[in-house]
Amino acid sequence: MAEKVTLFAVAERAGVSIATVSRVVNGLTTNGPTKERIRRAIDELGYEPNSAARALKVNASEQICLALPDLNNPVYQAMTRGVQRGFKLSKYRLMLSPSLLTTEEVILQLKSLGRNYADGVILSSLVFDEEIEKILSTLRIPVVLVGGAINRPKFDNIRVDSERGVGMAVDYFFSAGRKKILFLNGPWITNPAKRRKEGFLESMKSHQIMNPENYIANAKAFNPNAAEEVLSGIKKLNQFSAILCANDLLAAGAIKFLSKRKMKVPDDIAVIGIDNTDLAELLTPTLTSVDFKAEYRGELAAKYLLERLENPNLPIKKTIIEPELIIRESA
Amino acid sequence: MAEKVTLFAVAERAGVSIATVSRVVNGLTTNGPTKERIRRAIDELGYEPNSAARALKVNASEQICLALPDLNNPVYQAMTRGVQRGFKLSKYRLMLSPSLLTTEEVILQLKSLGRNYADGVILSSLVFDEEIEKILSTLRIPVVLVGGAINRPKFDNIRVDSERGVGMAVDYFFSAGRKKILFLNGPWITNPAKRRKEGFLESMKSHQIMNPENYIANAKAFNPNAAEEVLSGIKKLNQFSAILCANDLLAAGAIKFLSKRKMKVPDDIAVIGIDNTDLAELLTPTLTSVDFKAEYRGELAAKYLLERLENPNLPIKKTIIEPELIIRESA
DNA sequence: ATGAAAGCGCTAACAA
DNA sequence: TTGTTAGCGCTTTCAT
Repeated sequence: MAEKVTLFAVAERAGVSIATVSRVVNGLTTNGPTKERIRRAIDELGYEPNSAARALKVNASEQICLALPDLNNPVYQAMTRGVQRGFKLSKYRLMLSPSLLTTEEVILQLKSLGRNYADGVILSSLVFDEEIEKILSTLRIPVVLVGGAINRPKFDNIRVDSERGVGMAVDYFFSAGRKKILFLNGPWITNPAKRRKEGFLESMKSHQIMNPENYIANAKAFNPNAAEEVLSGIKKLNQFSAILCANDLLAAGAIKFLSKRKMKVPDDIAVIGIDNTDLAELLTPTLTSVDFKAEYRGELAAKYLLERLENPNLPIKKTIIEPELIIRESA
Repeated sequence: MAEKVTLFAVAERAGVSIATVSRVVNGLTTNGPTKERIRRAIDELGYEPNSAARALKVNASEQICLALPDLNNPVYQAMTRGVQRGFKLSKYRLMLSPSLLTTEEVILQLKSLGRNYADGVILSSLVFDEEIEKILSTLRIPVVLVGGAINRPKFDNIRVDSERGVGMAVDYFFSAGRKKILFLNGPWITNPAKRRKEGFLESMKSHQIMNPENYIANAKAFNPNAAEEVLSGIKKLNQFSAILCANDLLAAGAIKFLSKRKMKVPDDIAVIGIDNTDLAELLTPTLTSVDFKAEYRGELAAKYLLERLENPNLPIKKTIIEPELIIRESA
């Protein structure tokens, strides 16, 4: 292993003081010859500034924490890609939190941010409560919320019009004459599930459907197996002409289940997913899905965070992403 | 925003010196009453140690860098999950590199590690050359290679028996009487593509097939669209009874393409993928795929790195993952 | 068991 | 433009 090379080594080699080297490194000086000598010394020694020392001195880590529920769901993969892209040209490194599925995990993660290892955090959580909100407001770094449940957030945030997205899907089903719609929702404790349920109830009522709450099934998780499990527990599945799934993974499970039962999608029963992930194009039939633009949201979150880091006094930004129904074969 | 709370604040409140507080924080002292007082002060003030200061002092960041090609490929998502799990109970935080598709990107990333923001790195790269190898050996932190191309690596590494995996798929095709096999490979410059090509040629020859190199097509990328593009350029596709794809994404593209062409999988033409990603279960037909245990590799990489950080003098570990053919409907 | 103090590598204020 | 120096918050040696 090579010798550790610090500002001192470079300064010595170039015959200047460490301050001068520091200035060159940070682009604060314009002197020709000295600058050149220092540059050469840096190259020859392979000097790289010590992040920790800089972080300690300027109280900034040049790192961003991305806090997500889990990486199993392709929607968060897409979001992560967007975030990566958003920070690509910046000086910031990206930290990935562990899986944050429960309130406890979220809280633990947020508290750990007190260690100052990140200059900002992008939080997308399935769960939200007062305790999380309280911790968020004691954080000493900017937060960008992606899909938060907080009422009047004091943070930049990017939400999705869940109700509208669900409504679009329901409307589309109705426009195709499919009125017996099953809503295959995710775990009821999660925030997206609550929002999507609201959207479903509202939309069904607007179509004069009585007691739409009877047409909701909750999967235990946002994944294909959970979808299959729930569906297998529904006695009269063929009373339905359509299934709206709370995400693409559930939709994938639904399609698989229906195909096993020899029910044709979309002929016997139409299926719509939510999130429009990469998966949608690959399923058979290809999946009609409500696009909430996860990758774009990730990129936008990164942008908002960068802007706030640049200028902490900017007014709070709130963006609501308009959903788009991407029509493919399944409905 | 709350006041910044340092060791000093805690020490003052508890009426002790910062050294004592530091010892309590790091679990180095056993005194009853003092310890209690300090603990209370820490709780009351919500003290969290400053990562940068600690990192600077002990020359260790408690961070790990995960350097991957891209997050579009579900195999890296799985690997990332494994890595997350592997570090879950450790003190280390996880950093995610940006997309590292080209040699230049890999080199830039590795060089930046000179800034000491990570105590170790897990590198999975599609490309490898002498320059990368050289930089790796100048790094002052341990490296774990996942799927490296280096001949006699001086690093812990976890590889995959690509040749064997491809061979298993070819053997399986032959055992089902399918001898006209097309190998749909990825970009030829990438390391996995080279290895998989070798495996294909070797295996085909062992089955007395002449000039197997004529049955290889290279997609421009490891994704579904690239697969469709290549396949659409092949005139006499129906001379083949099987397609072996270099990964599941290519296989997904192939299945889609074949379905458009009204060729039945597996009746007209069988398809096998590689990586056995989450996708495999969701495609129609479900995809037979060679499992290289990406998630496990990620977890193992984390384990190796933790062990080496614990004890740098351990002998180098090299593991070759045995592939497993997961048979589903597509072949 | 506890405290005083040095110093990790860097930036920035001040002086020259 | 350049150098000197204090100090960011912490760990650890040495003394008590």
